[in-house]
Amino acid sequence: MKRTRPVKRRPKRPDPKRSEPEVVDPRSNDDDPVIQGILTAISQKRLKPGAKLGEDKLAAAFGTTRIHIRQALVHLASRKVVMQIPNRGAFVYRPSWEEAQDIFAARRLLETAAVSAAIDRLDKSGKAELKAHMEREARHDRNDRWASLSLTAEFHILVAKLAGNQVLLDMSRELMLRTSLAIATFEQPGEPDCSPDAHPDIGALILARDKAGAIHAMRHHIDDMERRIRPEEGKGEIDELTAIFKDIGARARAGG
Amino acid sequence: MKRTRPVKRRPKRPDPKRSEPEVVDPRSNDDDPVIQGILTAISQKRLKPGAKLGEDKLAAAFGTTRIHIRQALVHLASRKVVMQIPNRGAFVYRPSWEEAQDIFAARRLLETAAVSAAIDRLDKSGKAELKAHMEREARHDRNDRWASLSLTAEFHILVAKLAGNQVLLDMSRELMLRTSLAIATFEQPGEPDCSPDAHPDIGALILARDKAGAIHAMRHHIDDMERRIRPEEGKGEIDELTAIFKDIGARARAGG
DNA sequence: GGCCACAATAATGTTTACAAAATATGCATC
DNA sequence: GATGCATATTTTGTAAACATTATTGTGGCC
Repeated sequence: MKRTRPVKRRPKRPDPKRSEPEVVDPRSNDDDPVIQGILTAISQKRLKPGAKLGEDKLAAAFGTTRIHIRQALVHLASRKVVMQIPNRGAFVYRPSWEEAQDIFAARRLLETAAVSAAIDRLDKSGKAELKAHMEREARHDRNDRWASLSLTAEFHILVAKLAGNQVLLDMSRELMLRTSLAIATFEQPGEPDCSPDAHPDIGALILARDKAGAIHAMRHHIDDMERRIRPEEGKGEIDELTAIFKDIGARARAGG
Repeated sequence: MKRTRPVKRRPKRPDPKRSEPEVVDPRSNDDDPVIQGILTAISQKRLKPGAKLGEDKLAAAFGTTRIHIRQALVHLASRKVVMQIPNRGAFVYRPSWEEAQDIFAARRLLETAAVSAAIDRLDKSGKAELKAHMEREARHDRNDRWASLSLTAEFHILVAKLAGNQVLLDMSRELMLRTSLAIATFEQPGEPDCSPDAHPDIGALILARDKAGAIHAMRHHIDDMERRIRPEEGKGEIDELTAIFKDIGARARAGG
């Protein structure tokens, strides 16, 4: 009876059609704009490993509440994209050197298997998708670093998709994110992430159904990516706060 | 002079007693007893797919608050162990038939690779660990279903550990959990999960460094597991509540 | 007698406020 | 002038109250 004003608050999530019973996406949290935003920012290297992810800042940036942010951070932490330290907050995950190597090894395993399965399952629509992507990648502006990063990631995702295993696709996606973090942590300055000529070669070999060749090319491509990082003392081991402090200190010195 | 005393607040997380063998200690990096408890309950099949995970019930069961429970559920949902439906709550995840097949395919890939790597890296301590586990598995009480399930899962985890890749180990752990859910969803009544004789064979082949044989045996073992499940109309598709109701109804009829 | 609508209840989701911890800042002291 | 301690501020963590939604039970209507 104490019904206050029936003020309708704006819904946090777009209202899905409730008429269909099982329209719920299995990965219910992955359509969350906060999670997607952070993942995109990381994959595009706008968020660097060790960067602080303050709850209030994120809430203001995404126009939502702290509770929502906290849920998103828990989700991302469980996927090892974010590291949560009690009473200190959340930071972009910074893999250790050993973990970086393990990530590349895992990608070698999953993606060579994906190439093989993709060739086995390749049909007309798959060929069309692959060709379309190769077109886009060939014609894209290589000076646009963000578009470049997105496109190169999309190639690997497309191959994993063509393999036809949703579980392995999700795992590959996770590994690609973590690869971004590994590269961002240990990359040599000024080096590109992917050799730009590798993807057309791999794509052509897949289209030609040259399984051994495509697997070899993919493995070589990942080896190339791994070769671009170096352990460089103290890069993955230092405390996150130390890294942040170092960065802030460097900027302060440069500024004055 | 209001000196802030270093008063230690009562810890929200009761210390988990490790009396039982922790089959599922995924690096679900949280030593959170709620997460560990739910994971253990699922791997031991005390929690069935589709079971409702009410926040108040869980909070009471674990002696903690709803906030804590909600965090744990978000974590588990991101691992696809729990399914969260907006405004309706959390349920133990129920994979579809296609997803179940993908899970087994992923395990084939990861675990055959693990066998290969384990043989390559096998050293004295690894051999000792493997032998010790095979001893335990040989002498365990096969009537104790929970211990049985724990031990058989531990064998696969041990092999993945011996492969020496922490990232792939974590993924394998996750896949094993999801295998439990897949089997629980689609299993034929009264069938055991693992053929009890497969593990000694695989272990012996690893100890003998027979790589081709061990890989073949592992693949065959996983094939066997997969063959034990059947699509059975409407088992993975029916609503969770329907499944619960069916189970309760069956027990009520049996009881009187 | 079956079906639909409405109200009661329980559960989830969200807001608000507050407490605790960590970091930053300022002051006193050496 | 540098260092260490104390305070202030910011940030994270927690709790309780409240609103919303789904479920269930009841009653009226066809």
